[in-house]
Amino acid sequence: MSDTTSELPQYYDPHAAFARYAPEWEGSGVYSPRPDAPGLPYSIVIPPPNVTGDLHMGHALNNTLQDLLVRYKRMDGYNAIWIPGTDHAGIATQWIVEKQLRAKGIDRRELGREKFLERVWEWKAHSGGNIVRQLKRLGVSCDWSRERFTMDEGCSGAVRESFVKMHEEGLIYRATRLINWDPIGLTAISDLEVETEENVQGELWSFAYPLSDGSGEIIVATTRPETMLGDTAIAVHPEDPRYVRLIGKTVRHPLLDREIPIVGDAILVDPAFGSGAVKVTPAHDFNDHEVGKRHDLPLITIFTPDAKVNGEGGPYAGLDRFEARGKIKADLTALGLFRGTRLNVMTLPRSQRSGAVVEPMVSTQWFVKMKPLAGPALGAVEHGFTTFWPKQWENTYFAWLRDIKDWCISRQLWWGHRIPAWHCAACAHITVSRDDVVACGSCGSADVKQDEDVLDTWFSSALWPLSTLGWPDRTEELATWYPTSVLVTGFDIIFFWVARMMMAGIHQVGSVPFADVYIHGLVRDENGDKMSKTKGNVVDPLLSIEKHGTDAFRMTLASLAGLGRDLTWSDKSVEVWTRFQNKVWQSFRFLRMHVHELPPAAEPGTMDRWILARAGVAVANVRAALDGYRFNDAVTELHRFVWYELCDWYLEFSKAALYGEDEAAKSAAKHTLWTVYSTVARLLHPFMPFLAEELWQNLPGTSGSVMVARFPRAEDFPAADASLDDVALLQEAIVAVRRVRAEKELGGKVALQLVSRGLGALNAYAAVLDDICNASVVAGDKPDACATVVVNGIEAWIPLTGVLDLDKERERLGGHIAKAQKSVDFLRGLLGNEGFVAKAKPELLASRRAELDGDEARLATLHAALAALG
RNA sequence: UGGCACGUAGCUCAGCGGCAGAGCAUCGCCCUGACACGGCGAGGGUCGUGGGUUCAAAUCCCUCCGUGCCAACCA
Repeated sequence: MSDTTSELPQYYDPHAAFARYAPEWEGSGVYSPRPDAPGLPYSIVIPPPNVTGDLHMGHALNNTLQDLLVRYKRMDGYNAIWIPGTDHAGIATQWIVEKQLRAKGIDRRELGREKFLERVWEWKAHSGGNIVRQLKRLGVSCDWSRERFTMDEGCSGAVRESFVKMHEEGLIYRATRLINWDPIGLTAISDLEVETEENVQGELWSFAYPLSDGSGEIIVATTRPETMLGDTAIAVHPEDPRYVRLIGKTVRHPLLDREIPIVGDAILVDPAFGSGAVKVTPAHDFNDHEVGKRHDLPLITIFTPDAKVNGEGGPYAGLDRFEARGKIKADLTALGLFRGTRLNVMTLPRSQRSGAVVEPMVSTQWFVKMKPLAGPALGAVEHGFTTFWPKQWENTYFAWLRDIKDWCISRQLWWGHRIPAWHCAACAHITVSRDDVVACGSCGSADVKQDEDVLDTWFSSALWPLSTLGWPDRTEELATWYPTSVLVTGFDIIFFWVARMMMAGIHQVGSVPFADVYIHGLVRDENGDKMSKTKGNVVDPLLSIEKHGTDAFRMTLASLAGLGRDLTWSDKSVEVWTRFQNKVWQSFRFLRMHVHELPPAAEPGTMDRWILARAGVAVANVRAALDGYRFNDAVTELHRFVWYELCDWYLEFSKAALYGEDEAAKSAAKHTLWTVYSTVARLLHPFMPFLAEELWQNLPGTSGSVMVARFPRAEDFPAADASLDDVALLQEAIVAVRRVRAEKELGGKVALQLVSRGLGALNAYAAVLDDICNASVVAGDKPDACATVVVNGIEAWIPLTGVLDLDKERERLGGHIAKAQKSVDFLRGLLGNEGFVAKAKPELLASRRAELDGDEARLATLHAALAALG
């Protein structure tokens, strides 16, 4: 009674807690376990953010969830590690530095490769740590001592090993093929880096090719008239009666004075579409390229790397492809060959990075043969070695792997892993080697030069789970933590990254890189729109953390992260968790008012056993949710337990003991409070680590950090037994009294009585009942003017002499009667249904019968109550 | 064109075979000694449409409508 203050600040300050604990934790070494540390291994490797990047909501979500899992498993006794790192992001980074130089009037080519790369490294050193600093504001528990970069020595070694090995195996080869070319970035790109712009308003432009023998013409249509400079055939359907007799003849190219054969091709040509004749440009169109191969047509490349017409274009040479289009249309029209035009909605392939309209070009590049790699990667998921959460993403994964095409991995860039191949000037032999080559592997000439190209960024990303753990060396880390436990990532890089890691892992070391793949959704704005800089609806996670603190911010993300759905972010949703944070804090202050030292164990009372049993259920539910990656369910469970069971009920129950005279009850309540808050702090730690630590540090008798305390287990708590039914009875009685109080608009000051013959069990809790709702239990018969309540099926009355409003009371009872009648009707119908009675499970049938009995009794009681009002 | 999701209270979502749930918002009453960042109580939905299976459907199957994503694409 003497202590009414708690010495704790009135409000929790998340920023102060962060400032205090984050550096302490990082310096503790807990994040950097040794491979031989005790516990089953648990490992996550971070999806490495680009060095060019700023932390956005996607990163915040992604890393919060990883941290949550690692903190949970670490507390749960696993040898848990989370390896961080960043990605060099080839094209993206080169692009940024080039732009910076251009702003200063410098072209990278003037600078030369060496000097340019120095600039990129400088830039990386200067701003590359930015993302890491930002990540730390999330409170992440990464092992920074093992931080990696995709172009560090280890990763570079892994890349070289992998490339050379796969080349030796014939899985990497060099070939001249039609590839996607980015005319602004001036590099080849992979199929995946081509994005299609939808619903572009285009024009389908028709013109005529005159037959060489002067006997007529063939009309073709195109959305790209300029490509006719590279036409080497006209294709028609071999069974099209209009054209059959023309197959084998030629047409005359009207602008370049060249004869072009007419071929029959059933695959390309749909006779029902347009004129039924198609111009064929094998060097600049993927479908046409296949036709070219089938009919052995020449390939005429008509563009320079920056997509201007080259020497093959005769008078059009030097024109940009779009300028050439206009001029060619004009010239064909002047020649009288124009045959009409119509609007055409189409899609336009664009380079993911530069936005340039992609130009298919014939080019010599390096490729990975994918079919042999895809099969095992497919099988691994089919057989459950790796599981996707949610499972439906496996379909996406399967579909892509089943229809996979070879991967063009060479890029005409400077920033990236240089291809380990040396070209001999003397004999043209290409030597691929793990070590730098000084003499040609074929003729021995010293006149060798390393391939100018670098590898696609994703080539090194594919090796990330291996390289971060030390591969190709056989490290202890690799032995302990590979395969990793889970990959947490977004659906947008299932092809780019997840599938390729699967293939690389299986191929290089014979096992999958992760047991689980958790795919989270996209963080959208409060209207459900995608966040984008151009739309200006981007929420800056750092600002949000500044405003609400790390704990509430993380809790919000977790609360939104379920299985298989995008997340709708709003500031309102953060407020729920700042309020929750406050609730936890205020209730903890209550504990501190009463608990000043570690309370000795004491025989728990009914209320104590009740909350301990409820805590056990909460622990089980939180664990089950986390184990199934249902972060939202875990959060809901914590909220439900802490707010509704602990604060709303137990804390109120405990007051009777804490403020009462019974010393045994008092110490039992103190011990229970201590136990429950010790549990809450530990349950909360993965979600709200700083708040949890603040609780832990201020909980008497604890030592060390909560992050290495044992995660609670359901077995730590007593199971509920029949004696706890009293608590439900008491709760029902309290709610009944409160309802009457609210409905009758009686203030809290008026003491009420609960009169009945059957609620004697409540006498044991008279103090609590009095404390919580200013009511007492009296054995007796129905008074004259009263409200009738039903507690646990037992009729009781609350005398209302002097305050009863008869009309209001009749109305209220009428409502309840209608509801009860509906329920009774339903159950009677159900139980009168022979099919149900015959086929329903016996337990269900019994419980339904019991329900009907209860409801019928309740209905009768209500009718009686109504009658009692006169 | 194909594939995959999704459509449940005003809003955001959970439930996925046994009388519709949560948070926020709304409406009352309360500054009661942890908390007004609070307490107590209440109202609110024929679960997108139409059919089918079942004793029983928000839940399983089919149709359609709407929304979103992914993949392919007719010159």
